[in-house]
Amino acid sequence: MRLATWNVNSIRSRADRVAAWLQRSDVDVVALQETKCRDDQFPEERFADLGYQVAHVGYSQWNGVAILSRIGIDDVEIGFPGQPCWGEDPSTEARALGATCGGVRVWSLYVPNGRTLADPHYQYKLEWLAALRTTAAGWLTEDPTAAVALVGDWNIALENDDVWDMAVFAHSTHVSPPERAAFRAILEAGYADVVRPHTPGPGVYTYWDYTQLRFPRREGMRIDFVLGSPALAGRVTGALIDREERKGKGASDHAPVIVDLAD
DNA sequence: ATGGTCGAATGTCGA
Repeated sequence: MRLATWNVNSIRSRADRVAAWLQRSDVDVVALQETKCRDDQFPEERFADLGYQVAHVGYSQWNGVAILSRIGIDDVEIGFPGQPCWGEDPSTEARALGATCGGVRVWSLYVPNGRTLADPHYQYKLEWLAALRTTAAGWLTEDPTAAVALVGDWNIALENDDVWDMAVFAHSTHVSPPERAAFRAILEAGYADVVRPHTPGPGVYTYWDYTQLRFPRREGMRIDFVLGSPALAGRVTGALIDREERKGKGASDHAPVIVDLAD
């Protein structure tokens, strides 16, 4: 089974590119983030034509997460239990979608950005990660043998090697100790970064800002992760970051991250 | 060569 995650930065503007990528990548399941559309706007047929079933949640032009699968898509769940919302209305932000595909419980996650260290969105981000940790730890308590994949745009660079220049991020989100601690708490709950062993750094990233020639200058961040439960991590035979997909006109600012699992 | 932001919805904001 080949599983991937990709922040596509608008599925409507990227549908052709995603479809072409699916056709040449031999991916069974892909989790998408930042689809930037409502459910009724999602170009589902484009992917159905290629044999993929689609689950999506999007409430507005912001956020939006999806899972595309050609090996079945069951028990679709919008949001994880205990997921904090921004404001009072839970349907303001679409940031988490779960589905079982080929026996793997896949969660497509778009962790809040945080904006700045002083912004209320930063506290929201930390609360969101803490809630995810509690819930995801519970899944493993219930069933230590569960194959769970927590994948997506985490908006955190865990190690200093995960950004091209730490000095640039001295007072920024994504690298602050509380964010990194919140991420590590999820690792400590039993979920492992299954990609890093196959894509060692330094200089290996998943995201490059559109501005300031960041991509050709190789100035990026590794903020998209596939975390696997013990049962899932034990099945990983390889992983890659598809840097080619960041090239050219019409690319997302994130590259797809792909993991191969033994049956 | 990968290349001086991009996308969705406006009249700007979020990333």
